[in-house]
Amino acid sequence: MHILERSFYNRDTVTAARSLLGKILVHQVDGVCISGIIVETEAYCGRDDPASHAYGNKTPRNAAMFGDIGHAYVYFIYGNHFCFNIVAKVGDASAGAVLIRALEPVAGINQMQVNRKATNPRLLTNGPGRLTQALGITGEHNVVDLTKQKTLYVVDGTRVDSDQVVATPRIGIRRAQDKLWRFYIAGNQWVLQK
DNA sequence: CACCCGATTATCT
DNA sequence: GATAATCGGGTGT
Repeated sequence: MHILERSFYNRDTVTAARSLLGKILVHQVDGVCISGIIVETEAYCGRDDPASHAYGNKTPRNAAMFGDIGHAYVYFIYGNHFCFNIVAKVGDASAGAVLIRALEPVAGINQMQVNRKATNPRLLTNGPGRLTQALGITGEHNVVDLTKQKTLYVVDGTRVDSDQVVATPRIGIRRAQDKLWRFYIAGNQWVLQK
């Protein structure tokens, strides 16, 4: 298994969101490896996407979405939670990122339970705010390069056939409901059901 | 500087 | 299934 290189993220944001399913997100902290298979994602495009933070002007908060591909975009929401995104876009798009919404736990489940102060394995990583807490991802990781450093990165995982991928409207937003830019692996137990 | 509200979650009933 | 908690960014005055 090798770390996904930068060229992997050099594609249309929506395509990148589909392609990230089955990949493994890894965080090494204090010698402990915490990881999970990406099973649910959402694509947020730039100026053309009314639901995106990058709709409109570039601001200090959303700057990462306009930055280099293969970097993290982490933001704080609802006064409580961090959400983790990966910047991915083709050259001519000014902004775009993929929100990671759910993981299937692989390694470091013990540490996840400590980080989350929860024991039920089902509630560790099914949800964007839950998985960042489980992996110990915070605002400090905003704009971190996921292809260069060795503590937070993405590696190749299981192959996911396109007929296993389900597309739906994105969760928790009002605008652009007609865009089917939420993707998840069909039947996966860690996908948050509405 | 005040106001509004969100890419959510936990904790009730 | 309904709702409170919680707070920083964005916008307009």
